[in-house]
Amino acid sequence: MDYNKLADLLFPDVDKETSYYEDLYPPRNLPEGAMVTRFAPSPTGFVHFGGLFPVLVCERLAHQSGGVFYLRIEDTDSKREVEGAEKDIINAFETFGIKFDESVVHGGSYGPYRQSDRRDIYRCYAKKLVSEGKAYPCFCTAEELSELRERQEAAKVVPGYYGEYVKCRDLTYEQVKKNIDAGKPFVLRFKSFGDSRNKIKFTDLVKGTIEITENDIDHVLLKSDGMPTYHLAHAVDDHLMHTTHVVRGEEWLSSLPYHIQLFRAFDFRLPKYLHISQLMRLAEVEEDGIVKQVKKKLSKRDKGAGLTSYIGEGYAPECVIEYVMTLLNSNFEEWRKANPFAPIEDFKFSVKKMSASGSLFDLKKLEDVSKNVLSRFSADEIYERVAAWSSVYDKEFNLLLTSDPDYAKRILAIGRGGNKPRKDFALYSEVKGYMGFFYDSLFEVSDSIPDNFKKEDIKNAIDLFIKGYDENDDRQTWFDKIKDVAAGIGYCPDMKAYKAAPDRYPGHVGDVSMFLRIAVTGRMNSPDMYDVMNILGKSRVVSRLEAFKNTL
RNA sequence: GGCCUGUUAGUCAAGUGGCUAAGACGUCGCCCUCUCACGGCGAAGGCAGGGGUUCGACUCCCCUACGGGUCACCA
Repeated sequence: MDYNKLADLLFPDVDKETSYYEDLYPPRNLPEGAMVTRFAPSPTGFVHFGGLFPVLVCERLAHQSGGVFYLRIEDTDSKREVEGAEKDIINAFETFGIKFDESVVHGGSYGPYRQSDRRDIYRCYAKKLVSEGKAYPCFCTAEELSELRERQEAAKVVPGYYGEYVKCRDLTYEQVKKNIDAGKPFVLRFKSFGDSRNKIKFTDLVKGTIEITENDIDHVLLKSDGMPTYHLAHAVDDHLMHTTHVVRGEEWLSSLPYHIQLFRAFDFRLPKYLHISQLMRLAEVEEDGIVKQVKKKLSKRDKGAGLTSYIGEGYAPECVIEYVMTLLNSNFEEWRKANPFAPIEDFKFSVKKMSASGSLFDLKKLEDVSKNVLSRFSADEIYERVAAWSSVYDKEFNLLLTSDPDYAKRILAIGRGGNKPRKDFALYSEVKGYMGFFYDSLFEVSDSIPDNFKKEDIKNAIDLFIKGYDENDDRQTWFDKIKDVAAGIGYCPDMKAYKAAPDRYPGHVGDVSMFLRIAVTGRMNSPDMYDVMNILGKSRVVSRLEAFKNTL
């Protein structure tokens, strides 16, 4: 069989040699050890939270080694395409501060970065395989294939196009030509040279050394529409784009034997692989009337799992990234503890520290991490972020914030900047609830004083406090005066003394503080009252106290 | 079902033959304290089960159970 003749018959449209592309995409000029990674999604849906995993790994690996991180859109299957998904992907990751060096929009010397634009390239390489006798056309119809499958299932053998079951592998040139002339559609199949009885050892950078079975199936390289399957595209693209490290989900592990063969057939250098496990979520499943909690794969279909929806809910990108880092590298938290203010880029990301098993998305942990991240920001930084967030997601609050930035910053500065900063909120959406009472339009008395306190005591306390209140007092003087108020209404001014003999007093200085706090902030809990009062200013403090007194 | 792979507390996890099995989140308690938020101290809670190998197994091997992945002209 003259394979060159067959190749010409099958690919009359291909007019280039693979050497043309090899010259067009020479090895990248990068420093020693630089990694080239890629994120290669199919634009079939919106990016979900789990997508951050591989992306962050790729990004860190590439950028901390002085390499390149690019985005390649895998849209070889037009049937599944979703309008607008491509832009959403880029936007979503930009929101999280993840930048691609090369992509459809960023450009780059190794494009096109959309697989549907690389059709000619794949066909050229496919033709090469044919001309070397490593691939062949298959005219089997869908019906024939499903019949084959049924037969194999009935016989309890591994289903697939392999070994004795192949029909089109040894078609003669004349038979092929006859089919082509008759206009029969065909797929191009890989002529596998493997044997499923052979095991090969393979070292995955995440999974470690694993034993896999050699591929003996003649997989499809080109679909009948002339477009490549994932496998061919993977080999050709990652070769020509000079990817050094392929980071992908572990669902690809099972097709790895095939990929290894393919790379060998092309005489391509095999990249390093990192197969990472899926992020799981806890889901409630009802089974026989019993509700159980089970681990589920985080999927695109999950409501609210979309990356951008986290932003809407108020999660800060910095926090989400920080959380994902703690999951990706087990020593990240330790590093963060030692370097609280260092940029995340300073952390030495290590493939070795990645977990081989899947982890569960833990919202509580995310919140804890978030609180820590947000607590490290300065008042100015927090203000800028909350203002930006609320300008989109809470316009009413945004108006209040931005009408007096200095005022807002003074509020946000409470308890911030020291060794033990306050950690009041994990989400931007919680800020309004935290500081709302500083704004008259949001202020309302939502908590009430327990019934066991006499109204007269409360009124007297308020009167006494107003009488002595001087906004120029320092913290100690201010509190001493509250103690005086307590004493003035017969309450115990000293907490320790009260605890020693609680029966001797109707209340204590803490109770007096509570009266004032509820009157001024509307709540039982608030940040430091001295700071609160200073920021509110004497006239508003007094008027709130008076107003509260009148409701008693 | 075949093949691959995983299983350390509720969750995330250190750990590679010699430990009383780190740490973090969560939970509970105490302390600090004008409340809260911090912070500090402490408690409960774990090597899926069974066999080997070994002087000794969380660590190595086998079996079982339970997860996950995959078996397309989808990626």
